[in-house]
Amino acid sequence: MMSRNPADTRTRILETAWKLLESGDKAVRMSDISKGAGISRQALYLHFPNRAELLIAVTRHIDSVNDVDTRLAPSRAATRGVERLEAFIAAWGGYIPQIHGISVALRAMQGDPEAAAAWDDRMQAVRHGCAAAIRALATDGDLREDLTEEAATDLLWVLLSVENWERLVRDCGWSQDAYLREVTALAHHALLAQSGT
Amino acid sequence: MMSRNPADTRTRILETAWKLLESGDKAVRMSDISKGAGISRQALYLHFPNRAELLIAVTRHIDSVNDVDTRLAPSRAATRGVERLEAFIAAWGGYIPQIHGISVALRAMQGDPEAAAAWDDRMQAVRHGCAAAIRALATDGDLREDLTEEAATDLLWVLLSVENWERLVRDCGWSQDAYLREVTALAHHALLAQSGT
DNA sequence: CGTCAACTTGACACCGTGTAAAGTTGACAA
DNA sequence: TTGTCAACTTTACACGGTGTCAAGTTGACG
Repeated sequence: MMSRNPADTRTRILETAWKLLESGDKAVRMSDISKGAGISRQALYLHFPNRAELLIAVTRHIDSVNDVDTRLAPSRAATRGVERLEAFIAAWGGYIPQIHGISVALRAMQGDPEAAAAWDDRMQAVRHGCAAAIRALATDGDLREDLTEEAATDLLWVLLSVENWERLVRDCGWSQDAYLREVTALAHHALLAQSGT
Repeated sequence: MMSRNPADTRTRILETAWKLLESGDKAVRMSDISKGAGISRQALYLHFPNRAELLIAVTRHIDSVNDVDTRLAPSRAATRGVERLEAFIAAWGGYIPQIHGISVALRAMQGDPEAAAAWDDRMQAVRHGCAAAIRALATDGDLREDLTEEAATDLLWVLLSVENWERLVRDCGWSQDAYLREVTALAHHALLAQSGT
């Protein structure tokens, strides 16, 4: 009745879905989202063809809200490789809490190839960030000699996975600060030729 | 007709379920397992109350087949902390491939509290192994000074997660050997006061 | 006034899990 | 030989969640 603007409704759906996913308590069915958005379940299908595409749209929406490029600017601007590494860890590690809910939901849909591909794309983007940081380290000569750039990229990528964040923050009870601190230190010790504090 | 022995059928179910899960291709429904075991879907429920308990029984079966205690003996026997760490990584890291299929299935059932608890128990057992290795390192004075035993245990535990193995071996295409080598090296650099080759 | 788009209600098909009930078959024992 | 019991079968169905279909309702705008 009030807001008959389709774009309005769409973003309302995305916001409520986001909120529900982030609250993380439960399974988040289509009916939960529709209820939260104040529309009928069927109306969801007027905006999104299926659950997978809705979830994917949520991730895109989250990205557009916390402008990702801005977050990554410090990393791209870094001159020394080590700075770049640290800035990248700070940027991505600080972004994880935002997308952790949707991450769980998307991974829980391994059944759906669309969802799998969407999440995969995302992770590949992170991998590119890792590769850039590692390459910067290597050109500075700061990369551990017994690591290929490829292997170092893989290790950093794995280290920075959402799953690891979940384990440390949720299961081990670490604060976000502790997570960033320790993961940065770990990356230093694991990847750099001689560690700096 | 042939084997009307209930214990027989039970292990046949567990073996086929294991095989199907390990082959990893698809979703592994109850009907898949029953088909594979050569019985009707309903007969499964004569042996296991539900899917969750069946999967849990599969993990127990896998454990009993590749005797876990034997695998861990070298770790427990180690005198120096570093040896213990390496032996533990080798033991658990070598065991992951066996349980990786069931791990995926069990984690995909976060809905079911039974399944969640079962997987959690398992992971806590691994954590205890990590804690023991870290404690041995600490008493040798080989643990990095800026790490509490708690934090070091958490880091090692996360490093050795099944998810990280999956990423490195499946997504990054590492061999099992490369995995063990690099993860061991990473643990050295990340946890030890001064790294040894 | 009429039309169009957003949305509603209600019904239904599909899938996978789990339950229920009645029938078959073979081993073993009195 | 007969009877019983346990393992297993077949058929059927309830439930929950997704997705589809069809027939309204309602409000904005020409």
